[in-house]
Amino acid sequence: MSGSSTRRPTRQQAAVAALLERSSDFTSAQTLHARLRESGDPIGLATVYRALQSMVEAGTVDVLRTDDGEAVYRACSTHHHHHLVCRSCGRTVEVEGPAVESWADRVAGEHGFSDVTHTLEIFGTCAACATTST
Amino acid sequence: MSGSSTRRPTRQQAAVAALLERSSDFTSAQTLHARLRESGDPIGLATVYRALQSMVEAGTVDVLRTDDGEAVYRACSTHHHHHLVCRSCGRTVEVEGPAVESWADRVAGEHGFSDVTHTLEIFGTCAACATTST
DNA sequence: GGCGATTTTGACAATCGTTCTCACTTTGAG
DNA sequence: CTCAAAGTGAGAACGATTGTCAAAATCGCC
Repeated sequence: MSGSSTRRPTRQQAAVAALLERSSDFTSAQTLHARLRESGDPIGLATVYRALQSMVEAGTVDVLRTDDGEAVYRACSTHHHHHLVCRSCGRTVEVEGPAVESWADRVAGEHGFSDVTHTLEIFGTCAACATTST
Repeated sequence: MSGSSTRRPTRQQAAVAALLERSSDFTSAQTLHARLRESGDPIGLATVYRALQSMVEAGTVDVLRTDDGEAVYRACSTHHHHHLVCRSCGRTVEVEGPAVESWADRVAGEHGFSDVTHTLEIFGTCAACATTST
């Protein structure tokens, strides 16, 4: 029953997946929905949410919450990694840190925790935005 | 300099702060509000939110988002640190990782990012819960 | 201690993202 | 092609959070 996340392939789901592939940064469901409509691709908001949910469950899409609680999505390679996000323009860079992984596991282990996972996001102002502002 | 967030000390704000001090785990605004009322401490929900906001700005309280987008708060020491949270019982341990801090700064710098901050939460099952289950 | 100006509070409405409902459409198998 | 199951879409429902505005509390000052 666990593999029940298999959904019937449909045009709408493909559209969401495709747009997500093309988007380089984390994007909200609302924004994705708006863009799809602009592209002349009729689709319901609820469907966008459903498609995103199943993709997240399937592990093909990453989701994280902005500071104001909005969920943002991004197509990601399936291997474990983290994100470096520009808080001004939203540009995202995938980064890896083996040292961090092992550190987290070790610290958790020292406190008797098992089945350890972690979330790590780095925020900053990218070079372009730093130059622009003032 | 950043003293602009100075609010007039009131009984309500003190109550929120005190309850937060006594709470060992991350707690939602709604829960805090309910507990305060149970304690016979009349207070409005909006006031709880406002008190939490100013405490977060003042840096005396940490806030993070649960997976379903709800904001949860916890009184914390003001120095930078991270959390190790049991996904079963919610027990929280504060941890520090100087190596992670510098790693994050370095990686961000390499990509041209400035004014860097980061969030890191570690989740796992604590020893007590691991024993209990199964 | 009392006064006035200013801030905070509190009840409720408004907002916003997300989920639910349910009738209609599409898909996939035979 | 035909049927049953699953997906879709419009809008209602929901829950957390924020805004509004009159009433109440606080601070500085006399």
